[in-house]
Amino acid sequence: MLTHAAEDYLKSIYKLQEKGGKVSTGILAEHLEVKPASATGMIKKLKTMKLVRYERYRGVTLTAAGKAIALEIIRHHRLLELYLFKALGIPWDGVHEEAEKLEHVISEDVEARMDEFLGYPTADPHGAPIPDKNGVVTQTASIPMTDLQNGQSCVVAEVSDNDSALLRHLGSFNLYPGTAFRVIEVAPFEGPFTIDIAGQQVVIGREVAKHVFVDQVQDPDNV
Amino acid sequence: MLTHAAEDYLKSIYKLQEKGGKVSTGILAEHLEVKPASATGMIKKLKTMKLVRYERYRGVTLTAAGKAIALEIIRHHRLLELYLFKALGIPWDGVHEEAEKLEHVISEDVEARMDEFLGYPTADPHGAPIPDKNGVVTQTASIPMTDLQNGQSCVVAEVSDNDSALLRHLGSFNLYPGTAFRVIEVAPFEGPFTIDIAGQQVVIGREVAKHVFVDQVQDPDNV
DNA sequence: TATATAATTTAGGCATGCCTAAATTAGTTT
DNA sequence: AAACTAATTTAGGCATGCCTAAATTATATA
Repeated sequence: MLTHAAEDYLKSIYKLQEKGGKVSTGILAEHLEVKPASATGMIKKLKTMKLVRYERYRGVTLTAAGKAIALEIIRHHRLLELYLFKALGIPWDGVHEEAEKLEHVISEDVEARMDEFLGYPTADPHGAPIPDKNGVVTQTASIPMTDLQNGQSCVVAEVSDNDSALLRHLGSFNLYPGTAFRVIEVAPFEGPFTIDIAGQQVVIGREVAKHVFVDQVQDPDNV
Repeated sequence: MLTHAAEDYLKSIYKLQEKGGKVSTGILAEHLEVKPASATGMIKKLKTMKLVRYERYRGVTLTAAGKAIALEIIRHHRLLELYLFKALGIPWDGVHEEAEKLEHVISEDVEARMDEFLGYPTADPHGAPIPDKNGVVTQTASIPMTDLQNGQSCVVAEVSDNDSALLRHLGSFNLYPGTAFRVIEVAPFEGPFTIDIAGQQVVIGREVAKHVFVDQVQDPDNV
């Protein structure tokens, strides 16, 4: 069995690989809130376990085995988030932190039963996809809210899950995954977004909008 | 915050204190499946934290602070067992092991919500009392099944929770806490017990009976 | 009371995983 | 191409918590 730390490293490498591409020691260390020297050490250990590929000064890549473990942990995490949210009513800005601790510790049996209870869901409370038992991720093609134009309508697909204050802020506007809204106006010069959610007019700052991803974009139909 | 290991030590010390009285390094080590030398080391650490009293070669005792932490962990453990059993349907012979890992990791918030979901229960699936938020334990006065005489009726109050095979065995007879049964015959010379559970006649070995504790004992009323 | 036995403690070692500080390598600039 | 800067790695240290082996203390027995 792997240590929790090793699992965290694999998870971070996976996520960084998804976003950026090349995963350097420094980026990885920053993501894990650890010093680069510590990351180097763990990377070497993971290499001996054949969970990553690694050449010094060249960055890390997950092997198939490493990716499988990363996806398993991510599945634990996201199922837990949704379970805590739906079954226990933990607010969505708290489930991430909670799941972070539990993900390393739940058995496959508990996971399977949560999965069943939830009806085999495909997304967590923040809209992130839940990998299935075989590690297959069904990605939805979403775009950042900051790409929207005046008048366009859309549905929230996903929001960043790791900033509790941001989530509370979004929650106060009902900006949950699945919520539809329409852009009333994008202020010029990188300004804020004024949007219409269920009749309510709301202003969303640009920095906040960067963390919101949307789906089902439609141009204004009053043309 | 305490480490998981320290919490486990406090929990074990509490349990041994309840049963036997004096808690020696050796007994503690055995209970934790650790070598005595390791126990000595941790005991010293707990002493510097003022969680235990300790004089070398004299055994350990919990301070008020140490007891409070032990009870908190035990509360986590037992609430988790009951939650896993009732909310997720994990079989009662599996919940102990699962809770053992989770107890160190759940937040007070999650605990409070499980408590609410369960309706503020006072006993876990094995009949062990769940301490309340303030660490108050409501002990029920039960006696070992091996003290029963021919013809006596009673209700199962509690069973040992740490032997999975034993629990499956008891479960196959429906010998859960709350189940009533009547002793048909106690075989002489430390022999097995023949009992009547809901009309079914069942033979329970002495070694098994030692792990079953009963309540509400009544003498035969056909006198 | 002296001694044998059993329990406990001390000493020293190992693995994990973090850190800081110094050395090395890569990449960029002149 | 040399030199500078930034990233990375190596070296050495620390805390946790386990272990074995040896020394010590307590206790029971003769």
